[in-house]
Amino acid sequence: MELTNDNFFERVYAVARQIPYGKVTSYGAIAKVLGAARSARMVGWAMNAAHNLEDVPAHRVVNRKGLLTGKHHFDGTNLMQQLLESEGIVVEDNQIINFEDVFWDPQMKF
DNA sequence: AAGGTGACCGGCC
DNA sequence: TGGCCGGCCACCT
Repeated sequence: MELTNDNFFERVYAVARQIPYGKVTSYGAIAKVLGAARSARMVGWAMNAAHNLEDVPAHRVVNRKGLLTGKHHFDGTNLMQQLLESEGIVVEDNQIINFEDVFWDPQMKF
């Protein structure tokens, strides 16, 4: 019974689940939608916990540079990249190619 | 209770 | 884009 699940975390999960297939977004974008653009780090932290949940496609979340900064936290070393490429996203050297092209702004959802 | 940490971001060069 | 620095806030020990 994880009472540690505050609303903040659920918020992040909710947005992360809204990420369409073959699209990605940044931590800052999610944080901004949550109304805490300065707490972008918290989004990453939430993702750390989300990594336990299968409902949250953490692999679709990267930093604003399009770098797979969190790939290090996945099981395999390039599991994250594999997943992204599996969705049609081109990744090279831990960096997403055509980042803006596959970027999905969660705010437009609202 | 206090301090350290972090899957970041924005500004500057 | 890349490197450096400061800010920011919840979580963990």
